[in-house]
Amino acid sequence: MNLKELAANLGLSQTTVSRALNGYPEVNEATRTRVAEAASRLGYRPNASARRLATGRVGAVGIVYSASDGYGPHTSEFLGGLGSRLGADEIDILISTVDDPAEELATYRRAIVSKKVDAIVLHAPRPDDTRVALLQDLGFPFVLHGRTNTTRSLAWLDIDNEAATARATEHLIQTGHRDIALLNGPRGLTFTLHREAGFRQALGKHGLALNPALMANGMFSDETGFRLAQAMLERRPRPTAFLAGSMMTALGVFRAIRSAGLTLGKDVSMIAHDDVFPYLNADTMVPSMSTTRSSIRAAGGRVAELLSQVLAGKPADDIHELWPVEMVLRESTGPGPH
Amino acid sequence: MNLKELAANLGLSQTTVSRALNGYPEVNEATRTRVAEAASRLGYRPNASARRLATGRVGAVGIVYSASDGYGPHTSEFLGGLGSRLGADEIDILISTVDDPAEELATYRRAIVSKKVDAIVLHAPRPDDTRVALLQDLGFPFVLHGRTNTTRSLAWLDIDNEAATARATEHLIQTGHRDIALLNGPRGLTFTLHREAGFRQALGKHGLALNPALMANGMFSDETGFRLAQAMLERRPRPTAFLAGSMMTALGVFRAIRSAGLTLGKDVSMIAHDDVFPYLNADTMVPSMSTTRSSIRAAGGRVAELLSQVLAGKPADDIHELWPVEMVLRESTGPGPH
DNA sequence: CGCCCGTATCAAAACGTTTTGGGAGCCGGA
DNA sequence: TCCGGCTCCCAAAACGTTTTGATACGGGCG
Repeated sequence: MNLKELAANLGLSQTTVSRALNGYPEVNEATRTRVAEAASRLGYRPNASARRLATGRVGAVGIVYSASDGYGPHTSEFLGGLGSRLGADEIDILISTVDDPAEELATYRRAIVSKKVDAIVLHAPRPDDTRVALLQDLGFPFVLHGRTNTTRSLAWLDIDNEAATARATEHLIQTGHRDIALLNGPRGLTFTLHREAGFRQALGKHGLALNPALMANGMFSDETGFRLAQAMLERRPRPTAFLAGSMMTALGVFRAIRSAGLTLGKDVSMIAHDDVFPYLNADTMVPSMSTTRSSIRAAGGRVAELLSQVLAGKPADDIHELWPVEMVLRESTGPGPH
Repeated sequence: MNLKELAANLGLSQTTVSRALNGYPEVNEATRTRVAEAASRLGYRPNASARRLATGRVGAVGIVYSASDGYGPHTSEFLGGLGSRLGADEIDILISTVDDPAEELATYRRAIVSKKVDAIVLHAPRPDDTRVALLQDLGFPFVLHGRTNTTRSLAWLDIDNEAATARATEHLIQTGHRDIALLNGPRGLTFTLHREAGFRQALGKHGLALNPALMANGMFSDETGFRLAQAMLERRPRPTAFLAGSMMTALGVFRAIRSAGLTLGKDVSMIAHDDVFPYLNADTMVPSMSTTRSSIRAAGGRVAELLSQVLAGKPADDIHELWPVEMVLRESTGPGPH
């Protein structure tokens, strides 16, 4: 059932039928209802490809993941927030997966120049991100989840990793901790650097030296958390507090603490960053976990709204959102030795 | 840069250029390389919408998630496997999110009749799934991840939940456990029923009665696992072994066991189902976790291949894959009291 | 009565591909 | 010489929309 058939069926022209369905004013209200009725009765739905070809708009946003390290537990949460918000406007998400990192830029370029999407969501940026540069060069609309170091105009949403980490670190210092370990994310990513900066800042503010042995990088998994924390706990003096980069990391750290015969919240404290996974609740853990918390699902939803703004022509310079991160103190943090 | 411009630039017709680029035989090899060179030099890429309109093929598969309960930790893993395999053939994944469950069928119908995708991936089915019925009625190609009770032909891939659960249960029985608890998935889903069937089967085989108080349903989260296990551990006689539906559930059960002053692997045993998350490793836990294991990422990859087969016209009746599930015994299982 | 204007409709162009149906030009065989 | 077949290329149709430019029809107004 296509437009021509539907029009013939109604004894109207394609033009009129198309306008009636798309809410143009210059069509008689009686005709409009008659068309609408026939369309739903005959199950007519415009062919998406034809409409896209004619309008130039696609009704989809793109997001690229790398097969190796792209997909994680936060992925589904972010997509859930993004998709839920976009779905309300009948906009789809187009996911491309790239195996070879060298193919990444080409994948973006392809999606753009073959007009598969109206806009792109960029994530996990580096300070000097080549993807950002590419999209800016092409003048293609996009929203960045995270930040770069660029001064050129771009739309972004990020959480304040630096302040969050600084605040958590400072809390630990103020409650008597001196040997604080930071289990950070993968090296080179902006948010990793921001967290390190916040860590340094808080230490510096209180005149504490940074111990490089107590700073480590890795992906956010329980195993990494376990391995890194275990190694650190074997050092003397051993760390009395951990900042865990994610809840997964925190699980591993917790295990390492127990394995060392120590008690979390008493011998050793921990503050973890919590992306608010529905299946892993910091509040109901035993002991309950102190966290810096920011819902990544909410971020996804908001990014969807920012995409709409970008597509509506709002200048990218006006679209900067830095979300504060709340700190929730629970049982995993206790006084330190000082 | 479109085809017409490119053709004009080369002094050739659109036909020839199109054929040259798409590898048709009736074009001179010299011409073909000349065209290819010009195309890449000028950065020509065919407009996806136009090509789709002309060919009727889209180059994308669809998958629908419900905003409320659709996205979980397994989602990203499955998408990773699916996308990685599809990406190799330059096929994209189109994700739609539906907020209102009543809108779900309409969303599928819309994606199909407006020709947004070539095929669909269906997941988390119920025995009598209305989505399956819809797709079969419409004659639309799809692959089901999971199973229904239907005898009509459809392509599916599933893991053998029944056998896996039966085997795990039986192992526990054989090692002296009698009061075994099953923490199952959400009520009504096929895999939940399969696991329950496997559980019943193993108990029956050994002449054990099923204790309804030791069977519970819920989503796979640590909190659910904790809550359910805690309640069960307060009963007398208390369960001496748990079958946890997922690694998240297992984390909660583990916590409940510790909270009750008991030791996992000694006082209480546990076998968890492991979807093989890269960020949560059963082998490196303390104690290491006995599991029934099946990579959901691998399943995603295989589903992609099955989609290709369906689209290539292979009869759905020939596309049934039931994956065996391996059981890996580790430290979380020990002898029971009998 | 003639003119203009708003309403409601239409035929045809445009979007950028692929595919259909030919059609030159050339070579070899009859 | 003629013809069939092969190689290489082309003009135009087709895909199903939206959008452009026009047009018929009344009615109000001078």
